[in-house]
Amino acid sequence: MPIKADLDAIDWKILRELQDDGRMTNVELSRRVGISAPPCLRRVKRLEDEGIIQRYRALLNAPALGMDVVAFCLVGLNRQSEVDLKAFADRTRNWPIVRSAWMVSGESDFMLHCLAPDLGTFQGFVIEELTSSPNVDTVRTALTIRQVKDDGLVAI
Amino acid sequence: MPIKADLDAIDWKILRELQDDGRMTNVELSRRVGISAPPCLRRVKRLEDEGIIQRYRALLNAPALGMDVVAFCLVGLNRQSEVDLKAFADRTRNWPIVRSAWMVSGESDFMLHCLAPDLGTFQGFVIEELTSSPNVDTVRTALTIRQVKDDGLVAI
DNA sequence: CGTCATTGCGCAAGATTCTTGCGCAAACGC
DNA sequence: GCGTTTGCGCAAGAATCTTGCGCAATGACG
Repeated sequence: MPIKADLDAIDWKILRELQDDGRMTNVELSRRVGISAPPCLRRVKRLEDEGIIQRYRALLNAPALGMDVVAFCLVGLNRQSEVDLKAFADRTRNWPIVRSAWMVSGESDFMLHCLAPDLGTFQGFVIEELTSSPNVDTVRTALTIRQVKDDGLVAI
Repeated sequence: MPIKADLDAIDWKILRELQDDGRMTNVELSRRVGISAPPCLRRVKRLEDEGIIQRYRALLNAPALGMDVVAFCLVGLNRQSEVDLKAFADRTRNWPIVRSAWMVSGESDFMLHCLAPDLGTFQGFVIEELTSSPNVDTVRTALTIRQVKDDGLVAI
């Protein structure tokens, strides 16, 4: 996994293009990166096989689907033993409102990216699920007003 | 944009599948959702045209590409007028280390999702760029240890 | 209850794309 | 200088995409 891949300029172009449009046909991709289709497809497959490209995902319009509240929760635990951390990490996976979660170091122990249909649902989640969860000490929330930047993960 | 779409069960299946694998062929998708390929493709195009599906993106393995530091920054400003907020939002777009950013309400004004090759680069960014940026009051950072959940945006 | 418009499916066929094997040229090591 | 390796492009068969069309189910309306 932590194999620092050696990629040439064409590989980077491919990664850039597929971050911008992951459903582009291989023919179009090959045109954009300046090689013919077969070697382009082989490069993409290599990038997938080596785990450089982890997956492809459709990004949805949450408000149009009735999800109006995007928020972040910073959660601090009372105890941070490996068992405690793992227990909370497992719990996040069973909360559908939590869409992504990271274990972090700093003032808090976990960062949760949350999505809820409305404010009441989100507040209910924070109060009845999150705050009242065992070993949870502090919960700080930040409701998003709007997203101001959304680039792919990796640039260059 | 805020048109609450009316989607049937097949549409939701399509959205689930394309969040899980955005590069799936239409034939495979149609098999999974239980209809033939042409109406399936028409549904996908409709979802794209209506903006329900915003885009497709390849998700990359950041560590394998030499990006070992993922962090969040909570930024508080001194003044929060619309002009000030917009000025900072514009600035985030010119920082390659900042991959995503949200304007938030709560104790801070912006949440930044950051990616850097190493800790030194990230610290340099925080000290020399972020903290020393005009109108920036407070910066709290949370270095991620590992991601413990990563689902698509919308469930159901 | 009958009729008509609407909606959305599946079939079919041509266009496009995918996928594989193969030959060839450039780069490299010995 | 020679052999190996690497990676490109060509070509052809397989798979997929894309479009038009016919048909059945649904619902509105007289």
